[in-house]
Amino acid sequence: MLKIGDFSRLSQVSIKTLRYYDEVGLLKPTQVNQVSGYRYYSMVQLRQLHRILALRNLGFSLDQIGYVLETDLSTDELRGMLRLRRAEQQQRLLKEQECLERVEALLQLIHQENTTNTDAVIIKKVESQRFASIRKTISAYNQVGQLFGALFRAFPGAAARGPCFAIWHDDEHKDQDVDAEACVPVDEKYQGLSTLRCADLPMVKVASVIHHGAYNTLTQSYQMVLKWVEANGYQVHGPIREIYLQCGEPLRQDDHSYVTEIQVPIALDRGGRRVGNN
Amino acid sequence: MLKIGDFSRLSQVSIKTLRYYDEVGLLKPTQVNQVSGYRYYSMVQLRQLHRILALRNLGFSLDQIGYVLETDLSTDELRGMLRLRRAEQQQRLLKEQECLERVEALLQLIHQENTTNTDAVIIKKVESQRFASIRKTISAYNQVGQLFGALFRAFPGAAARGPCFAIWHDDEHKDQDVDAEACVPVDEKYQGLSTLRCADLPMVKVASVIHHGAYNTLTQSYQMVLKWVEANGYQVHGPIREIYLQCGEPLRQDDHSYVTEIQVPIALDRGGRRVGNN
DNA sequence: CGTACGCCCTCCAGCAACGGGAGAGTCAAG
DNA sequence: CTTGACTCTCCCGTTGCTGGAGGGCGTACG
Repeated sequence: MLKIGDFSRLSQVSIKTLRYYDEVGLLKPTQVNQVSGYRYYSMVQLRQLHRILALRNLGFSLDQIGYVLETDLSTDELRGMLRLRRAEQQQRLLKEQECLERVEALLQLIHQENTTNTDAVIIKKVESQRFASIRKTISAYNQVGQLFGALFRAFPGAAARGPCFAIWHDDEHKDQDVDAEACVPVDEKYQGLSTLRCADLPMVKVASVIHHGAYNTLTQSYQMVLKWVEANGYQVHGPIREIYLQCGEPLRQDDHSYVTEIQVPIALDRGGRRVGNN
Repeated sequence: MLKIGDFSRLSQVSIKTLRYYDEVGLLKPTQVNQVSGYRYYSMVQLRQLHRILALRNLGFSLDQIGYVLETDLSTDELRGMLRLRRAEQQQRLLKEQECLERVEALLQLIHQENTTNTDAVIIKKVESQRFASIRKTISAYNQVGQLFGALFRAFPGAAARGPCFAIWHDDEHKDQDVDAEACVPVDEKYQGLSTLRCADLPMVKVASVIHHGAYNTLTQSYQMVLKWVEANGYQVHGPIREIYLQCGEPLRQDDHSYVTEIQVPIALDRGGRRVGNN
């Protein structure tokens, strides 16, 4: 019979952990002195503890280990649990890997650009959403205000379900003949008017960045998020959206209090990934 | 000004999380109604929240994020933190990867052997330890008892610092002319006698398994642990140790109450890894 | 004018797997 | 008998939240 300290040294498991395993019923000492409460372990328990440690090394939770130990399961059941465990572990591995890649991408970006403001880009899913819109080719990006004017004359702004936004349909940056769409989200039962387009935005994964400042500085945020997308191994995958979270009436190009979100739909780039050591 | 629910929908961050960030001081609402306690957020806070989420995606803890946000750090400092983060994340990735490999190795082992008892092997570090011993070539493994007889005649067993053990120096299994060493751990200040060898065990990483049962079934455990070592991509790296955690006097080959630990020193195999899908 | 409903609040408990420490009791040797 | 090493229980803390109880606030409806 071994006292807990000896058992701890022999198994290289801390006393705290042994007591915890006792408490949760994973490994009860063969003998407990009822007066003093002292725990006494036998050598046979060392083998049980070894099984516990082995299963822990495979990433099972203590609950699962308890189940495995008390249920004398067949080879097939064990195989099933292991397959499940493998799938789960593959998921976790993937997440950790993605996290590492994001860190490395940012390091490389800083290395290249020597800029600090690249850390506010996040990836998120945007739900599908019905919207009413007017689409037209305009002379420049900042002329989209007139499209919104037309939109709100046709559609009572009060019925909007959220902040209005623009969609840029061109694949590349253009200084003129911009294929623009001015949009306002509406109830999903709304069916549209003759003068208005009505459609559903598809659900997409986007890289999103919040621009706080005047519209005439928006290009900086655009460049930043596009570089981020590239550095993180994504490809632009659909028209970019520009959401006017906060703006004023009348619209001004140099109002510093405006808040705008840029959403760049993305998909994983199938090509090579980043290289380099920085 | 947005109520917490609106801010939550806009940012896709749960209300609970927003309140938590308020509590820990990461993101305080711009305005709080002192009477009702209602929190009111501005659009500008959406940008701050985005930064928080971006840093969280990089794997930083909320404490670290708080530090980054309130300390307006330079590009160099940021780069330093990111490098640190990268190193840490690489470590985590490695651990998850090893865990996955262990699971896959076990699956493959079960696939090949259709046996269930392969889950009690663990890897551990064994501390260096001074020991006294007698080394001799004997006719068979089970003759090591006579070596221990000689050892304890020369050395008072009471001074042992732990369970005695054997070292098998042969590289392969042998049915005769076994190069065996009977050992007993001693105090580290002990210097040895003329008839006894005295040396220090090196600190090594071992694959360890506890055998509970008679000595004449030990071979099964040996085969099991050796297969495990191979399946997990390790190589045997030094003489195998056999530790007699529980044995009796007189020694018997068929006593089922004996407990013995087998320790196989290992190193990573540089060659290819497992393949196959099971 | 009451009330029902949808928000919002604070406070507390819980997760997983222990680690740290207080305060008190136990064991074996000298 | 005393000393010192060992052990016990109990409680709190960790991380980043989630869930729920119990109650206040605001507005729309009958």
